[in-house]
Amino acid sequence: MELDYVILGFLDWKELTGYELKSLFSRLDFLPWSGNNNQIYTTLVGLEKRGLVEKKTVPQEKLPAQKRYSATAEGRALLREAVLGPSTAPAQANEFLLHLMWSASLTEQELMGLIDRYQQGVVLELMMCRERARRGGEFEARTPREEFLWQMIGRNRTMALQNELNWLVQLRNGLAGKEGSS
Amino acid sequence: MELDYVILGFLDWKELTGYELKSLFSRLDFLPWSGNNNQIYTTLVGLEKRGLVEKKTVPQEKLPAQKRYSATAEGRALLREAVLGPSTAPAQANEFLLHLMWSASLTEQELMGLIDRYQQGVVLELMMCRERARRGGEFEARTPREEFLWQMIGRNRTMALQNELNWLVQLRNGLAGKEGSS
DNA sequence: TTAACCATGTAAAAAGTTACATGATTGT
DNA sequence: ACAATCATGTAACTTTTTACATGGTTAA
Repeated sequence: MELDYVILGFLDWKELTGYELKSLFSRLDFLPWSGNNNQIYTTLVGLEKRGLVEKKTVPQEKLPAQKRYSATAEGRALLREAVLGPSTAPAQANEFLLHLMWSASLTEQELMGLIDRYQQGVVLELMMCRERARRGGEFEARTPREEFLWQMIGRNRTMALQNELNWLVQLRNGLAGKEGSS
Repeated sequence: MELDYVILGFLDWKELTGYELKSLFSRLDFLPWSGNNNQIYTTLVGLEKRGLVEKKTVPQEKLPAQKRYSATAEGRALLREAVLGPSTAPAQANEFLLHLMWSASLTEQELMGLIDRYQQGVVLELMMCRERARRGGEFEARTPREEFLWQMIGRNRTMALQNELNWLVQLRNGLAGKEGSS
């Protein structure tokens, strides 16, 4: 139900093929989807059946024909409704917190190792985020407002990761205070 | 694969029934699972078959018999391995960002309404988080270190929500700067 | 009497992932 | 020769959710 709208949004933005959608998906980090073929191609067929997108088949000499999709007026109307409608609360799935939760049997060293590894991962991702932000839009926005919003969407992730690092500092400080040994 | 370990962790912490696990699940907000019966009861059966947990059936007069599960030594060993093992990167699923992404067709008022509603949701959840933290542990920790860690796990969510509010301020400021009208 | 809590479970459907299948082109 | 990019799709599987099924107790 939700993936439909994401794809619809992309197809309203730009005329795209399933293949292009797939690579766009992998670049958006606030999308929890893997962007697998099965979902993308079947969703496109479904959207077309419902009259929300239209297909233009572009034959190519040696490669299989491209099927370029774009949103119809009905599609755009439905997208608008969905965007105005309610969104579920932001959910985070943080496996590290689960590990931390059940880390009772770990030694101090093991616990520190766990935290170190997690922090390294967060730092790495933060760097990738910043790199992506620096390179800027492979996504060209249609209006200045949209451009700003898309920047802020990227910034949301960056700030979340930076916040996670701040939390890690507090975590370390607290642990060092508790059992300062070694 | 992952749910097994969460349940195993709970059953190492305390002897629990499926019903109790279900209500615990709903209280942990960094768990993306709904805590539905199907998963819980079938996982418990699976864990028992693998010898990772053991069952104690407690008959009751009028209610169906309780099946109280707890982790075995093998279960505890496996849990330890899992906790020490790698965890996937933290993922966030934020539907609001998707709405924002495709908000091109919205008027300024509509966009502001969207942001307002999201902010209200975040504020509400932040209050609930703080309330939960204030009431403290319905989860009694086994050691001082565990207690600190569990506090920090709660604090992770609180900080994330506070961070989201900070981001919203920047979002509003940016929008006000761009198209200051009305 | 209506709802919430206690307590177990199953069935069916939806959502999502991984791997397979084809096949040309371009760069290393 | 090998991998990556382009370009489509399908099959099998796993995961997760929703709804069903039963039935007693307690409080508004």
